[in-house]
Amino acid sequence: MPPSSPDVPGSTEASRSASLADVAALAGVSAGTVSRALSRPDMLSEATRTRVLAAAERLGYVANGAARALAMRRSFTVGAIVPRFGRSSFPTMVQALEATLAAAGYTLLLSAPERARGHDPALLRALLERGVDAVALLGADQPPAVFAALAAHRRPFVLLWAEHSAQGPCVGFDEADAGAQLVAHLASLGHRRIGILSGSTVDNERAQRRLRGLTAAVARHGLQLHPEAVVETETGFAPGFAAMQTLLARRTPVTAVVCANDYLAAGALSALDQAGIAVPAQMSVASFNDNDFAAFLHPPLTTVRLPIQEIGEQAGRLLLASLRGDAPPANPLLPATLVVRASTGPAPG
Amino acid sequence: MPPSSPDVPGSTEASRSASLADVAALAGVSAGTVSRALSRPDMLSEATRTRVLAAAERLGYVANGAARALAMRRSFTVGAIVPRFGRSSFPTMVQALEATLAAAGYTLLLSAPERARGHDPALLRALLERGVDAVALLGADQPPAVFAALAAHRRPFVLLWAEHSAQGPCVGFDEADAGAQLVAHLASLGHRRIGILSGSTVDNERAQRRLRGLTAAVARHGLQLHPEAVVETETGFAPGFAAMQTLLARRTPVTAVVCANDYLAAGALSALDQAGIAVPAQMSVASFNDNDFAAFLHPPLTTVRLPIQEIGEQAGRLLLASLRGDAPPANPLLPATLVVRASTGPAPG
DNA sequence: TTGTAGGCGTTATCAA
DNA sequence: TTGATAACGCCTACAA
Repeated sequence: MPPSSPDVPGSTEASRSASLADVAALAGVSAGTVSRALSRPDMLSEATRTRVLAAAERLGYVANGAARALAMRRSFTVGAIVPRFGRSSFPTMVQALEATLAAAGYTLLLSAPERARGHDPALLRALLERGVDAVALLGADQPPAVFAALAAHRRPFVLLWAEHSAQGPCVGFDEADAGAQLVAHLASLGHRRIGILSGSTVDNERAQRRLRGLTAAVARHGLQLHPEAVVETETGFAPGFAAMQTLLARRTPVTAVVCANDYLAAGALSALDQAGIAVPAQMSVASFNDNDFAAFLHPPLTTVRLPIQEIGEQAGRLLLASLRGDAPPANPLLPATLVVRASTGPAPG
Repeated sequence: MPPSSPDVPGSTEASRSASLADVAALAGVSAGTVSRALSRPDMLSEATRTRVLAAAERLGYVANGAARALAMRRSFTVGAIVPRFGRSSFPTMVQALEATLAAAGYTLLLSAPERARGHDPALLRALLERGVDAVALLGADQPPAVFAALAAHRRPFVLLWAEHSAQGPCVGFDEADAGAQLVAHLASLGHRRIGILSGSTVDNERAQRRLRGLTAAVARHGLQLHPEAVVETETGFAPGFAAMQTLLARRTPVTAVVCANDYLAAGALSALDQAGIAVPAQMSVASFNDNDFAAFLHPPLTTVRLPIQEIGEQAGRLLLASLRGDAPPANPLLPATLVVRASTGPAPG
């Protein structure tokens, strides 16, 4: 990519990088021809094509995307708004998204606001100003203004990790089914009294859905779910630790606990360990598995594994389809897989 | 941001989004004036300014970044090349970087190649074509072509998580000191025979540095480090698990193990647990702490905490300084903090 | 304080 | 197959 000799012999001034015109001059053709040589090589004669390409190579020519975007009215750039980046499974998703897009010549413009700025309309505006051709949004709980702006600017978009949305296409997990698998497993082992450690549902549509799916399954199986047995908390190890302590302190009798994600599970298991409660002998623990590290927590636990990467890939494909003008396919709903690592019924008594 | 009514009454055609000229027409001024109203409001009279701003608001005007970039020769965009995204502390760093840049009006263009594409020159080229004003590179082990291209295009850049580089400014941790703190701690407890679980050093300059710092400290303290007691492996829970099993299988006598990161530590602790080896009673474990979850692993372990976020922030500030034209400050070297959670000497015998 | 006009580097249309 | 030439939408002297 860099010219073998950064400066062209003859042009002493090492000023700005080479433009189409420079290449054209060196190759002895017009700028238009150079443009074609680069984008539609088959339109040129063999001779000129090689001559132009050589000149471009020699000058270390790199196209000016701004000029191209201005002329073509598209930037080959996709924006993504992804809150709560660190300490979550989002990065895995984003990498998959980026890889899928990159393979098609698109680059990702990332907006990774911390929680407070999560719904700031300025985020999307910044992306729009950069001329993104499409946008990936995490979660379905976006303010209406976002969709309005997207529509006003005719930008295709996709919601990641969202099951349904009246607003547009989305790709998500079948979380209700995932929760049902977890609960069914516990029920089959004979557990009747369940506890739940949920992620904070305020302003978090995914956590809400996860909790709803769980409670619905509990009801279907006729299990007991005491209101006191549901603890809602921030996601993280420490919060999970504290939440489990809270649950224990309430002394609500439960024989199994379902954690809404593996961060909470990790913390909860630590708390149980510290309290001297054996898992799964005295207490069963099951968990959603977003980050795939739950498998290595100390006591074996049962999880439903969500295919995080695939969300990113599917979202990428969907976006590319929209950009190509294809009709968007039906919203994919990715299945979760139950992984059983400990099978124990409730402790007697 | 979206216009209250997406379409302007009168202009039935809901074609492309509004341009400067459209706003100018609606406000009854020239395009130049609109441009000024948006970028240098203090140059206008109170009256026209409000009139123009109202018109812009009414049309839901969003600047065309491509045109702006073309005219200004800068895009207010920074590229980042960040390999191995998932399952690492990079996302935390990137979020901090993004936040710092966003506060100054810059947006991040992300390139998150999987390992194979990690050093593909096309990555940087794609960024350059998008017109990034500067570039953030993860790690110092970049191919020379990268620096050549950066220089040829006069793009400021910064190396993240790199201590020194002849190529340019970088911000990193004092890893040697971090390793020294760990080893000194173990030595002070009376450990003499140490084992090391290292991340793979092939093609990974950070892992290399970490291992070097460790072995140097071991030598300084006169401890024993049998070649067989150093196991090098991929980073991750499962690899850590396997690596510890390997170490145990070799039967090299060690009383303490240092893990090069907390993924490895987590896996190693699981392996020790499964092997029925008590930590720290029978075996002490110490670890670098990149991801801040080691604290919640089952047995308490001693760690050195590396300020990951700060790397991102510092890098952002450095980049902004370069973009401003300021002389870059000296390469910051962030200190690590020892966190002692278990203090036990070697098991007798 | 405001308008005018040239230029930024590509792409695309239309002739040649 | 190639060369002019006109957009693309914005910024910024320079002039008024």
